[in-house]
Amino acid sequence: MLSIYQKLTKIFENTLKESLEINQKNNLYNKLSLNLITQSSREDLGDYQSNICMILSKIYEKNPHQIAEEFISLIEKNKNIFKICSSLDIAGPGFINIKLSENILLEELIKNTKCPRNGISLVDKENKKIVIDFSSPNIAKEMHVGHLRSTIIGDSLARVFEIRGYEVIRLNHVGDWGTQFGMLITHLKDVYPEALESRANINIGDLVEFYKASKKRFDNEEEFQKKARAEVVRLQKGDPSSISAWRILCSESRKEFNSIYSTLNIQINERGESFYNPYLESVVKELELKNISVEDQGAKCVFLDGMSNKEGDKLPLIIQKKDGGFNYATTDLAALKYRFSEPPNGDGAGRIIYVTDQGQSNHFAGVFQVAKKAKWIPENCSVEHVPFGLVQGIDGKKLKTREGETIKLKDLLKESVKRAKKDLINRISEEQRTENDNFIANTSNVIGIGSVKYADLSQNRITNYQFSFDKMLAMNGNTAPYILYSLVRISGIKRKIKNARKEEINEKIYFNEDSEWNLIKKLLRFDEVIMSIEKDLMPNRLCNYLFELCQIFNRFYDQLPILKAEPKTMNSRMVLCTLTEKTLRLSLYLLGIETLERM
RNA sequence: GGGGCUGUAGCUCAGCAGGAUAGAGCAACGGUUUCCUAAACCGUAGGUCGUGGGUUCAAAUCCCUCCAGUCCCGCCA
Repeated sequence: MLSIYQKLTKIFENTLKESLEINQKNNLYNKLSLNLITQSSREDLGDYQSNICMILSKIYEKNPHQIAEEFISLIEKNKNIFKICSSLDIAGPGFINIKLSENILLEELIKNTKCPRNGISLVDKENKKIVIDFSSPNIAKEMHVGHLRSTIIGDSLARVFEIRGYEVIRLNHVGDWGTQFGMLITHLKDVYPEALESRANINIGDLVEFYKASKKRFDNEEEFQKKARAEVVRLQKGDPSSISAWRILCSESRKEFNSIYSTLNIQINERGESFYNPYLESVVKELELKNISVEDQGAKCVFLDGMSNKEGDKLPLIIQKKDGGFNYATTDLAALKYRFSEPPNGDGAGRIIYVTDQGQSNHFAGVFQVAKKAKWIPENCSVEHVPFGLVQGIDGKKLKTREGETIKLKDLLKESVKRAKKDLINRISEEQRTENDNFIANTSNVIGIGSVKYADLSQNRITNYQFSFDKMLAMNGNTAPYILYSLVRISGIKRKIKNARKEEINEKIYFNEDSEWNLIKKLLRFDEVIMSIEKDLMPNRLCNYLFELCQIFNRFYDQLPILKAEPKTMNSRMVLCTLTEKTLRLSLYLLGIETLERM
């Protein structure tokens, strides 16, 4: 419905211009023309509204109600308005309530049923490349709920951009480089010396245990620590045996990650920190040459504006440690520069998005500030940090197992599917249905995984959120099962209609009932929601929309017969079912959630 | 000490490019099934939007004060 909104806005803009001219206040146009029309806050009164007359009241020194009357008569000089609106009413102190005409709503409805993107317009920009940096687990460490949030939010944002026609580069900025590899490689060489020569596919088992073991040695054995430090240097110099050990560790981890990505149905390209290694030195050099960095206590730092430490001194961003090593700030700067640079030595991105937890806000603010100083962010390009809050247990504390250990993502997903399966089996026996194993496995998998994703995405990402299987798997409320169930209801109707009368679904549709019109209007809001996500990067708005759409659909379903309605009415209602189905499917696709025919 | 984020119904949260009566879900209470999956729908009850100020015709929303919680602040990421 954005196209209608734009037409409407145009008409109001012209009218405003005219009104300002009459009152000799032309100079205020730019300021006043922002947000001329908004969604109605009272849907019973109109579809859109304009509050401009209350603002003009002060300027014209006139009663807003009177201004509204004059404003409307100016609008009505443009006969196009009658094609769009059925009424323009003045209410309250001076609101203009805009009701759209049924014809234009029906036109839009038919347009959307034919549009594969459901009315979402394609982006019209020169640089369509967007880098999304998300997921980013660490080698030899287990993925946990923190990675889950990044992975799910990043994937959903990527899907939204893709459907808009952007070229999305999904980057997995894996922690595959750095000091921790010293101890890991040293430990590997000690425990599995044969791995390096035979190149046999060594199974080093639980990588987390492996990590813990090497960390323990690093903390306790002096000799080991020395060897580990030397190993880091060897690795960074490209020593073949170190590199080969490093490759083994990475590929073991990769197996783990990929199995989770496959469970979650996530597409992502691995481009770890190591990728930027060749660029680190030049980044540091350039910052030195541009006099942006200085040496302090042996380390090369950039002192940041607007941030200070406990002593009140400016906070540094360290780009080279006193031992000559580089750290994550250096890597992030190199990555940022590379991503904005033109190919072949860069991605040529127009927008870079980092999906990481809120704890890194300061770090990114620092990195962005330095990049700006170094002029690495080209004109008309933008870089954003998309932070998210912690995942907490029901007790409000960081999610942990009973033993106080971090919960493995793998286990968490398994648990969700297991619970979904238990619920399903209960229901099947209660309803005295018979279903085969295949159905049970697939259904519980879609519900289990979908519920975890939906619970996460439906939350405003900024806030911490309480992880609860009971809530996310509930049939009621803003949950995946509720949404999936609405879709199942439509599938049920479609199955029945095949067996029932075969009516032509033509375009001669008509609607008389409120619950039909409410559904139509909600359906047509879809593109507005998508555009708002593109701008503000808040996938929870799509969930919110989905939930409201399902509520409105379920009311419609409850109140009006479809299959038992007379043929013409049935056809019209089926059009609504079909578009609802399409909207639900597309929305769930954009959230990365699979759908079901029955459940 | 500096900075980020959060504080809305008993609980979990929406709403925060200012707008008309602050919304859901859960929990509580009451109702609806000859009908397309009742995993639904309808209704009742529940709120000085942390505090105090300011801007405005209009503030949960913007600005400032304070209070509470949480995260980050030199060579980990």
